[in-house]
Amino acid sequence: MDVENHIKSNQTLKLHKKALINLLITSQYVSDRINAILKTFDLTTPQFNVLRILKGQKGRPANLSTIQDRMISKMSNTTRIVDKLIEKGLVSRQTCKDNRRKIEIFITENGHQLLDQVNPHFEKEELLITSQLSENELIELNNHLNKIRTNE
Amino acid sequence: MDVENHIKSNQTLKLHKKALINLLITSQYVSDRINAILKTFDLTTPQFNVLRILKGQKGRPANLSTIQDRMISKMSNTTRIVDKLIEKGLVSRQTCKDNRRKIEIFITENGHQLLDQVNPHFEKEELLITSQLSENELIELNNHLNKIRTNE
DNA sequence: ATTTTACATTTGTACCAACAATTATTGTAG
DNA sequence: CTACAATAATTGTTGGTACAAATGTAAAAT
Repeated sequence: MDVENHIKSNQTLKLHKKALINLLITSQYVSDRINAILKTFDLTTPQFNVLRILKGQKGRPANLSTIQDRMISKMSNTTRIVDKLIEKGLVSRQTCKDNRRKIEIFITENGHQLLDQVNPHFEKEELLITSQLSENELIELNNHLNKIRTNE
Repeated sequence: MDVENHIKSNQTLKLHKKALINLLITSQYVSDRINAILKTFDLTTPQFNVLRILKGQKGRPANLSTIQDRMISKMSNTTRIVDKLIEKGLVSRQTCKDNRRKIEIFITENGHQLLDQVNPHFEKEELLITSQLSENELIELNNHLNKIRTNE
């Protein structure tokens, strides 16, 4: 479906406007599909991302600023997302011994188990979403997106 | 800046994963820039979009479901966005005479004036954001994004 | 040693988004 | 005409986001 159709515009959009709207619509579409998968495991996208970051730490603890650095959308409030994960027993938190300003966050065994359950479904969905694009098209897409962000 | 760098991943991502993350990051980047412009006029993106849709009605009233149909990200709650715009005196609302289930929403003169102020800045920003892409690249980008969304 | 500055996180407030439930109105089948 | 379904909008609730202010700790400056 074309962009004009999607927002039911009756006028023809300029190419660069179409591309920008298309970017936002498609990103929303991808997010929705990912969210739908995660929702069946009672996880939100930020919660899932925090879990994956902690898993990537391979046992080493992470403090909040590390997590924030690695999040896709830099967010102002990681504390409350971690709070939610602690409520669910998926991560644990303790203050760092060396520097008591810092807190150390670990993924729990339950957290690992949940990730192991979610990941096959998640990866399958990623493959499905991109299945219409060839390798070359994926490279082009990456390049074009990079150009938008390198924009001084 | 490349995607791995952005999320500070130490492993190399598969191409299709990189493209998906890139899509989300870049969409966030574009949204942030647009929001920054609108914020100087005390508008959020959904509020701005509702105003533009009403302007596109050229005098005819719009009811809520019409607005929802034309929004970029289909959202569950247009009522409260319209409430905000009414508070600011940018739109007005009255129940439809023919069908009292429906409400009719109009843009006010103040709303028009605000849009006329915002639009030059908004369009300039759109051009800046896409300035690194050639016409051909914009076409490719549109095509690739369309392929992601046509995915059955 | 004390004051100041910077750092890491938390909390408060206000707003937006997603989803379900509710209200009010209209259309329709018996 | 009444009961029931369908439509249109609103409200309630919960989770997330943005921004500012506050807290507690560590490091630097005097």
